[in-house]
Amino acid sequence: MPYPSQVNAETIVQAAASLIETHGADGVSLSAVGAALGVKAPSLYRYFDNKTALLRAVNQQTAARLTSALVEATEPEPDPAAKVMAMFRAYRAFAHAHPALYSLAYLSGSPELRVGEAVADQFGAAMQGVIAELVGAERALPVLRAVWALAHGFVALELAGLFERQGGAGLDAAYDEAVVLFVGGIRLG
Amino acid sequence: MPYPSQVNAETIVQAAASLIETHGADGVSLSAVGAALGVKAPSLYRYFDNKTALLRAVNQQTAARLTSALVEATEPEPDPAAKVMAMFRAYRAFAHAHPALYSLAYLSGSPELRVGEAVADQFGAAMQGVIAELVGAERALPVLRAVWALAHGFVALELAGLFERQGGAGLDAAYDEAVVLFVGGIRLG
DNA sequence: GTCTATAGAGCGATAGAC
DNA sequence: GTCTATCGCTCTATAGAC
Repeated sequence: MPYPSQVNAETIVQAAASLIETHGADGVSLSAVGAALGVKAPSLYRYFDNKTALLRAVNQQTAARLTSALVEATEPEPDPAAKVMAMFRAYRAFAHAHPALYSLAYLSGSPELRVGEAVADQFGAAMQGVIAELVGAERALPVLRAVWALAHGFVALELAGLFERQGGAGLDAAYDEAVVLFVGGIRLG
Repeated sequence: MPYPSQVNAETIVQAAASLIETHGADGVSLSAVGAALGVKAPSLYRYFDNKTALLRAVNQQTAARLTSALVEATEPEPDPAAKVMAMFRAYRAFAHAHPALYSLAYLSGSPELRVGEAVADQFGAAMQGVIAELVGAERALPVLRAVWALAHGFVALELAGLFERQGGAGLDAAYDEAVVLFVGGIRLG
């Protein structure tokens, strides 16, 4: 952390994100973020109006990262069913890789941290195309919601530790199995 | 709030639960809970070691309430498929009726608030029987997980407001549709 | 069994010097 | 652009009087 401290909005978001990943969302105070950058808390107010604005920016970044991870995962796959399967896997992989960031963006119901466009539109637009290839454009929206619900629900219960009591092992297989069950249902409908 | 204040563990849990329902989980301080009972914060320490213990008790109650709501909903239904459908609907109805309590118990990943037996075992045992009637005992566990994931995921995304951007209307129908898709998949498997 | 008083800590945010 | 200093607030938890 050298002297011309080179602090800007981007590095602050980055530092906050790292802190959230390592110490959880509750461990993020402005002074902690500042300390990670070699700077005191009040300095951050030059770049963000308040803490909420900073966390919103973090969520925006998380949503963008998740979306591009999904796009990257689905793109190389040849057929629609494989794309959907790849999307499911990439979704869970992202949540496992960044559980605290994922939770902050998608699990906290707090309205002030919500970033509508980034979280829902961006994500929805990218994925709806993939779904439409499988089930047709007119059924894409409800199926997208169902797909999202299944993936999010599985991951959220996992992260909350609620699957552990029934034997935590074999969750990878259980996830794939749930997806296969579901994709079977989709094709029927 | 009469004078022989009649405070005990049960009334404290009750007051905390009400407070959570009306003001959200963050609005629960010990002094607020005390105030709701006509008592000061330090008095509560006669009944709970600390705040965490109180919240754990609240979660335990929430889990018990959810479980019995599901049992009550499924019992009158005649065939297995109808039972599962009723279970799905009751699950969502409970989360809608008590969103903040539901979130605290099932959405917060906080390990210290976890009540393993009550949340997972109690719930799992009650529901696994219903599922087993539909798909057989040996497939009951993975299917239960998938069912739970779908219901929880849909409800969680709803509560987080993430479905609103795509048109919040019609979520009742969307949920039923997702369930039907899924139950179709279950029967195939 | 409930109270007052208080310790002790952490936080977000602002004012103003440099 | 970053600092020091500080305000003001909230909260958990304890000690000890009543």
